[in-house]
Amino acid sequence: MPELPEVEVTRRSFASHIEGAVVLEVRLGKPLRWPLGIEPAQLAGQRVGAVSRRGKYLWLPLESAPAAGAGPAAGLLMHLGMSGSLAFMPGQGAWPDAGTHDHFDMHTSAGLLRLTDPRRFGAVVWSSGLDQLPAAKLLASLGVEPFDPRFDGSWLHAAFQRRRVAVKLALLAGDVVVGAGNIYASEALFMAGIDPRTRCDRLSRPRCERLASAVRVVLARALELGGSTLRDFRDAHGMAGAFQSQAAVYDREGASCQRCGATIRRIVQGQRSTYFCPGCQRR
DNA sequence: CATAGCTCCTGACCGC
DNA sequence: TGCGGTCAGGAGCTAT
Repeated sequence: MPELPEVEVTRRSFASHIEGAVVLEVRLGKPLRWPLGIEPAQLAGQRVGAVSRRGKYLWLPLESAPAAGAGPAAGLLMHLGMSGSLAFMPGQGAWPDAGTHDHFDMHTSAGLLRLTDPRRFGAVVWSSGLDQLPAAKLLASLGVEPFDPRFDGSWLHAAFQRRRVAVKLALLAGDVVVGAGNIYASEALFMAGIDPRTRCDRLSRPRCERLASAVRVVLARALELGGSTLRDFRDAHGMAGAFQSQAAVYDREGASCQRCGATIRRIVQGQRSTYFCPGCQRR
């Protein structure tokens, strides 16, 4: 489900509500992708810091000493996988019992943070710091953030010199630039006029400029629209996103391109669907 | 090192 | 209504 816009929309929807809250109790459901790595009872009493995002990961700092402040904060690294979503229910109350797909409940003095994830590809992992294991290892191979000023056409062009894979797969891999998943990779390539099968090392500098710009524009627009709700994406307050209705190619196989009228195609790359317009996008 | 393929898991949908 | 096959927003791991 969640690509960078959905993760960031989620973060913004609950970060300010939970910051400063004290953890009361953590309850686990079925196992997620990896074990939590700490006894849930040990999290009680810790204070939640400022929630941040790196790629599609969220980081919830937890501070044990109320006024310590020294040293790198430990915390929870969370990932929503394919089907995960976070809900935040403010206040204290009798929350609905955890359902079959609710696998992580963190009760705090500000409310309940709940991870729902039917497919359980998501994860919540305790780490003694963002730069400590296991968080450091999980984040190690991530590319640059798309809104980082360092990310531009020359960055992309340089990184693509050594790659022969199709550009769509390189965007998905997230080790050059993070954030574009299956929807936004197709959308960005459409916007840039680039055939998704084009080898990275065949992309000219100007085309890399167009692509870098398209990645930023597509992700920014999705962010403004609250993400994409294909089936069930919701932010932490249950709000759906609206980007999906703006998709130019994603999930539009057989429809006509709104720009040139050609028929949108669907192909499979790396066992994932790619959508593109054969009229607008060139090798 | 770069790349290709497999894998985790459940639910929705489609054709018969 | 049931059954089997296919597909789904991610990405780490392993083998080559």
